[in-house]
Amino acid sequence: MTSVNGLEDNFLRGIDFFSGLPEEDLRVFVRASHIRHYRKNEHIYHQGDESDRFFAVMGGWIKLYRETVDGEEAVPALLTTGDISGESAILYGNKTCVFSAQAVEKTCILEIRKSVLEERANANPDILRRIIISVSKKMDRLQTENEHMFHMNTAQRVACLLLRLSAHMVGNGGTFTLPYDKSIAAAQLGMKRETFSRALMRLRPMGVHVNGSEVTINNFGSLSEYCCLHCSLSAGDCTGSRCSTCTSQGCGTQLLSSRL
Amino acid sequence: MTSVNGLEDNFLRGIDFFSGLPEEDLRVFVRASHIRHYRKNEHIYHQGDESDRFFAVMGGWIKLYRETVDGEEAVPALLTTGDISGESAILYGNKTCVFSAQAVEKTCILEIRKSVLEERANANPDILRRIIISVSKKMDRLQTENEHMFHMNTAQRVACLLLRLSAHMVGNGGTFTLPYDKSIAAAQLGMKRETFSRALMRLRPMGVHVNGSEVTINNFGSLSEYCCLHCSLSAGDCTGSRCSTCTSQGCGTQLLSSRL
DNA sequence: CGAGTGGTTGAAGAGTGTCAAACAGTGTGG
DNA sequence: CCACACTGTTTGACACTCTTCAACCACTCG
Repeated sequence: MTSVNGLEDNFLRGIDFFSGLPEEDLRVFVRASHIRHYRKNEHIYHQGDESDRFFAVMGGWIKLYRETVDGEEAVPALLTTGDISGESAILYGNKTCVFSAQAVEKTCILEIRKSVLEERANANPDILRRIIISVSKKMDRLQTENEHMFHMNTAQRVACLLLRLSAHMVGNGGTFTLPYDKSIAAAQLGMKRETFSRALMRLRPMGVHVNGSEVTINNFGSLSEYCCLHCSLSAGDCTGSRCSTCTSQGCGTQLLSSRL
Repeated sequence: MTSVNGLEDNFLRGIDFFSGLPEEDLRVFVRASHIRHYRKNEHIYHQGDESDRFFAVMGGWIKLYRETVDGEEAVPALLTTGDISGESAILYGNKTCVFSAQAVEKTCILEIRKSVLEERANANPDILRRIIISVSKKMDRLQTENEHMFHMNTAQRVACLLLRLSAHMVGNGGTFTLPYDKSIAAAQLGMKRETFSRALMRLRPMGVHVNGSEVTINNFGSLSEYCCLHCSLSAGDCTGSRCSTCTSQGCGTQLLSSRL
């Protein structure tokens, strides 16, 4: 591999969707890659645009959103480094984007034309399997979001988000920076700005302290107990859960036995 | 095809997922089919069971649901004749069912072992494409449900459901029978029984009259205007919409122009 | 007839959304 | 340097929706 495309090559190999593909496929994808930069608030595409490419996020945050006729906005997903989007629409009938995609901060993506993915999928059906896995994971995530709207109050949903955003942190507690505006976090969770702000206040007794975009969680475990008990995911299926009384095994079996 | 499997054969050919597949594939699937009958309230499988088969509904209604530790239930989908389930878990990593499936009335399904689908998908990658299409459609549906929870009140969500349940009817209005209990409809829409009942009352001024499980809608068009304006789907993407001021083209363009 | 199931109704309360105002931080121009 | 505008956020008061809990009703089945 020439150094010209070294960046693309390294990046793609690090993403689940591409990792482990045959060298031939990787070479084609790397050669078809276009790296694009977007400023804050810039749009990557608009709802209704032709869906002729898919992309992977190399850095920054992207908001996918959809608008209703009366101007309300829904945010089905926020994408960041390593996430991919558009992989299913590629082979699926719909030729137009069902969402808009907007950079919520300085963002860099790697994009590949639809036709390249199609051609490679024809040559190597394993790519189709990877698409199924990717879409299924997104579906599970969406399903969980749905349940949260139904069973959890705003404070619990905010707690859940904070735990997922701090999933990489080690230790019992700590401080981290919100990676995007609170308004966007609120929209992602299906609530208003004001409600999000008040929900953060309500988490203070649970050991959550907020100063601007700096969030301190005293104890991940106890915050998990506050919200994860109302979620049907077993701890092993959730990146955010640190629930000690609700381990992967514990949750599952508890659920099974309580069902009857 | 022998008459022994004529039923399976005819049924499978009528379903999108199988329709148009090569004869060889269809023969294999028909031969691997098992028709099973379930009584009302009987379970087809439980959350956590091994996911080793997928099925298509031949008749009746099936409730997919998930329970949280504290006993709350979420209903991600109700399946009926022609719907399929389990097609993605087949090739996807998870070996256990993430939902429970229960017949909400006398139900008949056609089930096929996971290994058969895998073997056929290896021989004919077009099957993988069909799985992607199927999962993507479910994802869109779920996404729409999510938005409805956020943007529409209970009466509007109930109106949307009634329109979808009566989508097959011709004419400006008419009477039909709810295919399952109101409690189940309520759970499907993420609301309580009592709220569903009151929402139906609130629809009376919109020309909706209910007597037991008999529902009369005076005018599909005006009911559509009451709810579909708060939905981001264009009319062409929704089976229920009969909105005259909001045609497929109208909605889309309105949305695009109002975005800026 | 009584029990069981599914559905409706009423009163009360918690939780969110709405609207308006104020605030903090940042950049900009004079 | 200050004044100013601008954006993102917080706070308060209030209205409204939905849930909760309880009672009651309609219907079916034994």
